[in-house]
Amino acid sequence: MNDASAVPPTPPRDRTLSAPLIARQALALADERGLEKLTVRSLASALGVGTMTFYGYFRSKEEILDAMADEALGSLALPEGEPDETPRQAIENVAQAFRRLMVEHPSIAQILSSRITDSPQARRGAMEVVIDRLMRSGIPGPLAVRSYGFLMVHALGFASYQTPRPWARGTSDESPDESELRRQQHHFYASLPLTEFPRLVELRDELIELPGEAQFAFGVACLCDTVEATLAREGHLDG
Amino acid sequence: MNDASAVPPTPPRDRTLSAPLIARQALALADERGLEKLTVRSLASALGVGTMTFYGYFRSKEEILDAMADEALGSLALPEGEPDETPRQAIENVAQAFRRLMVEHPSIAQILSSRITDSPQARRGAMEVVIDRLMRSGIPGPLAVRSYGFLMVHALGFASYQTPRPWARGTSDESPDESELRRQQHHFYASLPLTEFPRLVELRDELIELPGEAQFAFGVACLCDTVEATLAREGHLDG
DNA sequence: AAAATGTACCGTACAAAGTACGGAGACCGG
DNA sequence: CCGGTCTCCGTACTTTGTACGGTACATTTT
Repeated sequence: MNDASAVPPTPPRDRTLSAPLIARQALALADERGLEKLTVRSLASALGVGTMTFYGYFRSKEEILDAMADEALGSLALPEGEPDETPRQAIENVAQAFRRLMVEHPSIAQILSSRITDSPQARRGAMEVVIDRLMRSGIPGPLAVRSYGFLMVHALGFASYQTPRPWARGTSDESPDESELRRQQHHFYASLPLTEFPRLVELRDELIELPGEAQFAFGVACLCDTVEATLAREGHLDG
Repeated sequence: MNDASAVPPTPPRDRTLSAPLIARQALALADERGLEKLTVRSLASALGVGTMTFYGYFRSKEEILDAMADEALGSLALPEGEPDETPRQAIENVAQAFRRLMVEHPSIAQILSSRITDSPQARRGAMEVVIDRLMRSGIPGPLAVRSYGFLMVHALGFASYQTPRPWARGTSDESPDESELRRQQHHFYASLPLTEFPRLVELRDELIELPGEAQFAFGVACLCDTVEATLAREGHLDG
């Protein structure tokens, strides 16, 4: 028999490659190891193909990043809700979906922030679904658009602000040594010069909680309050 | 006389360089031509020094980016306000300062989004000033921290979302061919398949305005509403 | 004043990453 | 059996960050 080293350089000829598949793998790689570790070569080796293979599907690495953003936006999953959803419920569901998106794909915040990203495809789809959901809950169109923009910006900004990116983390799906990090932060704020930063020292317990989920929820609640107040003020008493 | 080409490669020996100066120049370059055009070499030629000069001031390009973020945050300028500022006024002033920061330094949104950026220096200073300003207007500490987080996230997310980055623009300090861009967007939304994106087509006029300043103001107003409502509910009737 | 030492700067070179170019194998219709 | 096409990719060039060591001026020492 011929030896294994003579295996042809064209292993299965699977036609197993496709643009969405490449984008999905790239997204997984970036989410796992960090966007800066996503190189054309690392992606190639992860897929078991040659370096230049992608240029048959994309014109540049930038286009791969666009496809990744598209892929992620396309995976936006709104939780099912009853048909008689209140505006607050609709907003909170959308917000949760955005938040989950950013948590599951830590790299897309960076991708969206670093590019013009006019990937129209899935982005428009998500837009349509979200705005439709908000409007069905009773929010009028213009306000639904504002709310969409608010939630998108809030989720993106929140994810961008402190990207904790625990690459090389260990065990659970939740933050691993959260308490250790809190301890460090606590120590940091406590050691600030009291005369120079009196407020920061005074409020260190709150500041430590700043990057937590409660901060995200606070922003969402602000939107809910305003939307509800607007609806009440305009006297949409349907019922 | 000796010819000009014999000018030594050490022109003035000015001792004109310093870390903040490098950071400022880098920030200016990035804001002007785009962060991706900011290379060590381009920065060197802009400063008229050699490529490796920076490594006497910073350990890596990353550190230069950190210094740029620090520089920008340090330039945060809160408009002066009377001592009897209302919470709404304080919030709006802070929001305006953040917004101006992102407009004047389009690159820092990208910098903050792409890095862990634990630049403690100026960042903490801005934090202290902002939180102090909010508290002086009557907002209690914990709510002031929440508001700071909200505004930072909102400004950062808003700047990140659609970075119009008109590099290579021409004349005025305002957007040059704003109307042309609007026309394109209008055409885009109008040409969407009506059956697939009915909401987007229906709301195209509002969607075109999505990246405008009114969207930013909407988010700020949401925060103001919630803060005022909270203060009223807790009955802080000081007067 | 001349030599030694330190400081600030930078020329060269190498590694990593994006990608242009052209080629190589597999499959297909004749 | 023979080109044609499709898919994949090996090689090499360019750009970027940066390690290493050198060079020139200033200050100190003798």
